[in-house]
Amino acid sequence: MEKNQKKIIQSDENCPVRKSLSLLGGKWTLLILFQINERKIRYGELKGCIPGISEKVLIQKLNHLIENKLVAKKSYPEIPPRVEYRLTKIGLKTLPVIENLTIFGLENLD
Amino acid sequence: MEKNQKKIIQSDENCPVRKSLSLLGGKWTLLILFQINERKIRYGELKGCIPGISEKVLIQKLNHLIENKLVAKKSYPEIPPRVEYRLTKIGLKTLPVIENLTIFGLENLD
DNA sequence: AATATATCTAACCTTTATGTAAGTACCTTA
DNA sequence: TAAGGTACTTACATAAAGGTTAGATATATT
Repeated sequence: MEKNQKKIIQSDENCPVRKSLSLLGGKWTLLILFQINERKIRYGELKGCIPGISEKVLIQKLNHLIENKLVAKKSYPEIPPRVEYRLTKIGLKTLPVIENLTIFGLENLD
Repeated sequence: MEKNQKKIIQSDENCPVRKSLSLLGGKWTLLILFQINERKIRYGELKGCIPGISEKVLIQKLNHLIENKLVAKKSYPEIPPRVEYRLTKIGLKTLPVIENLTIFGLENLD
C-alpha cells in the first residue's frame, strides 16, 4: 500500500486529488454548485442565494466551471439579458462530494 | 438586510462546507493526510513520500492539523530527534473523503 | 432624455498561500 | 575538531485568490 501511494502524487497532472481540489477547492465553488443543484437558475437568482460573493468572483467561477464542463450556460437573446445555468452530468456528480464534506464538517469540526 | 445575514452566511463558522474546505482545501493537506493514512510515520519519511513539498509548508500544515485534532504527534526525547505522526479518529474520517475526490478526479477530469 | 434592468467586464488593490534559502539545536561518530 | 543526522525555524520573496469600485451593454419605460 505504501508504494502505490507515492506513485499517485508525483505531479499535479497525474494526481486526481490535486486536480479535483484545483477545480473545486476555492472559497465559493462548491457553494455555487450546491446552489445550482438540480435546477436551472438565472445569474441574478444565483447571486441572490450566495450572500457575500462578488459579481466578479461569481462570473469567474462560473466560467471556470463551464470550461471544465461542470456547468452549462444558456443565454436568451433578450433585453435585459436572461441567462440560465445548470449542472451538467459531471457537475451533478459533485453533489455527493459536497454532501460528504458537509457531513464531515458537521460531525467533526467545531 | 445585510449586516447580520451577511455575517452569518459569509463566515466559515456557520457553513460546514466552508469549514471543511478551510481546513482541508489547500494544495498539500489532503496529500499529507493520505500519506499518513493508517500508519505511524516519522517526519522525514513523510517528507520523502510527498515530493515537491517544502519543509516549511509540511510543518505548517502538520501543526494546523494537530491544532484541529486531525493529526497526533509523538516526540521521543532522543538525539537525533524522532517524531511520529498519526491520524486521530477524526483524521481517519478524512480518508473516505479523499477517496471520493480521487474517484471524482479519475472519472471526470482530464 | 433620463432611468431601470440584467449580465457581465476591467482596473486596481489587499490578503492569503506557497516557495526559497539559510540557520538552529543537540548528540554521536569519525 | 569536524561532520552528520533529524526535526524544525526564520526571514524574505513571489504567486494565487479574492475584494472593491466603476463602467459597458442594449432596449423598454417614464
